[in-house]
Amino acid sequence: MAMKTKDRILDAALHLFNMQGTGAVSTNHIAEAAGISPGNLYYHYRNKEEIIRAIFERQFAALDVAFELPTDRLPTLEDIQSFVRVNFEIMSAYTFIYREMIALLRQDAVLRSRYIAIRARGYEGFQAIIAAYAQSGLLTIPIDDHTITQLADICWLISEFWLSSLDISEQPINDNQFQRGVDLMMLVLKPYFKP
Amino acid sequence: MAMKTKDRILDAALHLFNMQGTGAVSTNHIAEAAGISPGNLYYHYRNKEEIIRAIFERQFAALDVAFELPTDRLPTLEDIQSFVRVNFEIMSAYTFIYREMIALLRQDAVLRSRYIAIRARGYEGFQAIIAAYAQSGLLTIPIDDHTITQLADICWLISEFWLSSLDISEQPINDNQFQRGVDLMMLVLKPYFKP
DNA sequence: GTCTATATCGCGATAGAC
DNA sequence: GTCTATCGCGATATAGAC
Repeated sequence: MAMKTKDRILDAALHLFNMQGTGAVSTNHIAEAAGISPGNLYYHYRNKEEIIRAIFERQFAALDVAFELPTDRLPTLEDIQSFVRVNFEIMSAYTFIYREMIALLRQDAVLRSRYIAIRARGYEGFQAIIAAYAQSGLLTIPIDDHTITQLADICWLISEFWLSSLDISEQPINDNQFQRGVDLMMLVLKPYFKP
Repeated sequence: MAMKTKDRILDAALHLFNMQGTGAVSTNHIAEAAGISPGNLYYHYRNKEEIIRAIFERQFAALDVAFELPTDRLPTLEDIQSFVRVNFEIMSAYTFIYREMIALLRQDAVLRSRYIAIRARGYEGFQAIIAAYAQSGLLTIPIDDHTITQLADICWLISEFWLSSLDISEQPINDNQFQRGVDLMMLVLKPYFKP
């Protein structure tokens, strides 16, 4: 069976948003790209804001899975690396989100609180991993709670904004660049962790 | 003598953009806030894009000064810190810029190339400072060129996106928060530099 | 569910008087 | 330099037929 219209609208919207930004794309454009009439689009979604929210929710669902940590053992540095890499992969499918995120969150309180919750899970992931290391004596330098928080802050900053930084300087977004971001994070952590 | 109309338009636009975002603010709104007619606004600026460019140029001029390094002596860690703090101060007067930057730069190639040039100066500032340390033997660990570049990458990431990160989590933007950003940067550099 | 037709609105931009 | 008046356009959203 063919894909539901409701989903095709989202696919079309995501594609257009990624290429032109949410501001330049109207509901008429989305309807046309989805191969339906403007009126039909409004049967499925109240307005553009709701379409944006639905796309965010798609990404949230993907991130929520990516932010899972192993529960049966202590996380390792490799876990951090794949954690970040998957995060980058998901983000790169939704480029319009990181390009306009702050502005979009400001305009939609529902979206903002949803994002802040998802974000907290990712941040706490970093904190948990670093804290786990600190407790297991795998450190070259002992670190206090404040330093753990700071290291998690930097890790989060890299995972949230590294792709933005590349985008601004017009660099392509690919596996190589993902690795560069991962390497930056490892450089920050390296002085504290045993190899 | 009272301020020129051309400047009052920019002041009004900056204020509205910071509060509501460029998308929600029309030229009519700007004219009203500036206390002039819509027609008069178009006498001074071709369109909204040109107003946005003019505001960017204001910020560029301020950043360009902030990115000056001492030429009569080697830069110090204190130089880095004030460098970043001033950067934060300037950015915080133009919040709409960092909120929408990536999207705005994508829509305006003129703006993008201007920004990339200014940005390069800031980045090279970090690189120069770190390299100066590396050459003067003030390091606890020797570092190669690649590491210098990576450290500069991280420093730049913090200085460019730390305020964005605060904004997303709805934290106030003030001196204390500026200092937190500076502290993060120092944490990254600390393992390599002698106290 | 999907279409066509349409109402309403506000934006960007210009013309022309002063 | 500044104003008023206005045109043309496209966007959002709804009504009603199929």
